[in-house]
Amino acid sequence: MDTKKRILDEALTLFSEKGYANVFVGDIADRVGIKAPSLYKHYKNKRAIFDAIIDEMNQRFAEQAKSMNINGTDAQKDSEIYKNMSEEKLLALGRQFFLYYLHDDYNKRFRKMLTIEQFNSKDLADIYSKLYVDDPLAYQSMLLGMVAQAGMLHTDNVNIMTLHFYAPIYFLLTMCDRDPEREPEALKTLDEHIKQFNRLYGRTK
Amino acid sequence: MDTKKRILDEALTLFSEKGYANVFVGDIADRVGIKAPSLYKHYKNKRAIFDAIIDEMNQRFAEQAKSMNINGTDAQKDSEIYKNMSEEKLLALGRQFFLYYLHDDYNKRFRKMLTIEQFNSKDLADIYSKLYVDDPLAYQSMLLGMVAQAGMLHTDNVNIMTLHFYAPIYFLLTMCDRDPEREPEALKTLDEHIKQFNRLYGRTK
DNA sequence: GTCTATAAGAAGATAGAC
DNA sequence: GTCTATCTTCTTATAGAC
Repeated sequence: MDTKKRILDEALTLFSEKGYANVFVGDIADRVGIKAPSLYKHYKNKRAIFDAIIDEMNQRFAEQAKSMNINGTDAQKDSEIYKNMSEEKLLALGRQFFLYYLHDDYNKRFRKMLTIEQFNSKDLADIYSKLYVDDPLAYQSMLLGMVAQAGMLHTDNVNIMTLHFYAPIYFLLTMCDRDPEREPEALKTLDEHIKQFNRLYGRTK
Repeated sequence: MDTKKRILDEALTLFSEKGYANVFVGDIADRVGIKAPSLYKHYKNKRAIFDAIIDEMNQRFAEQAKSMNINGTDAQKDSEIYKNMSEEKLLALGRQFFLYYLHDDYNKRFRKMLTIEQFNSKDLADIYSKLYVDDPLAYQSMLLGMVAQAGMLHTDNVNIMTLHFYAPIYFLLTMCDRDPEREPEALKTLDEHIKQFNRLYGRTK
């Protein structure tokens, strides 16, 4: 990886552990294996590093949204996938979603950084809300809505049903970010949550 | 209020908005209406101010836990209170809990400060988990458990039922901390959540 | 692009008068 | 207890050689 990229990578690691203000340019340089002044050949100043991390995330996200093309145009076809989704599949979906977001190094670090910085500007608050509130709810709402349309889940309020699915996952995710030792407990709770969710919304009928 | 207390109050406000590292001793002094050096007559250094805030919270919490004496000793008697709890009462309970934690000035500031600082030390992570994960779950589990024992809610897993009650509330709370403009939306969602919770766990049976 | 040397300024904290 | 003046240290950032 070239130096310019490595700077972003090491900066993200440090920002996610200590927060922007507690990380010094020299700390980042140390981890990259250069001296602080050299870093200024790659980025104008410290803030530019932070901004570049945010920009990179926006790019990654745009690409991901592109590839994740279960987007309504062929909802009819996609619904077939979820029509006969077993409880096992729903469990796997939840666990997969949870473990991916929890362990994926980039996601984890970015989420922790945003958690620390979310109150510093409206822009950062908006990014947090988009990534961890509105987008997951919209995406899962679409999926669960299709399952409901296929008659495998029963509700007159898909959005609340989705909240009931996602909020516990979010809750356990933030708990593990704070205290990784509680992951086994979280995984157990996650399984019980999804099974209970399944029963409550009447998949077996 | 005396100066020593006012310092803690203004410091908490600033820490909750910007985080510890972004607040300067001079900022705190400004808000108190003194000069920075005067502040050192009251506290040894900046960190001592932060520690005093944490200590004060621990005291407040100990008192609250004392007064909140629905603690199992007379659970039999307490269960009477919840035995005939109407949907209206459950709605009110959730809304009251939500609005108190959301708007109470001390709670709000302390929660936001901990949100920012939670990754800086195990101690702070533990306090966060206690205050916003384990204690609410334990308390609400006891309450909902009593309602269930009275036959007003039906489940074979009180802890997951409690998670289903609390996680959406936590989710909406952190959303409003980040973006207060979404409070009306959150309150609407909260009501729908509790009504749906009520239906799912079969209160009308 | 990386280095050493260094400037410039910020922020925490102390000294000592009142 | 509060102030002004000041010290010290830390941190960002620049200058200029290689």
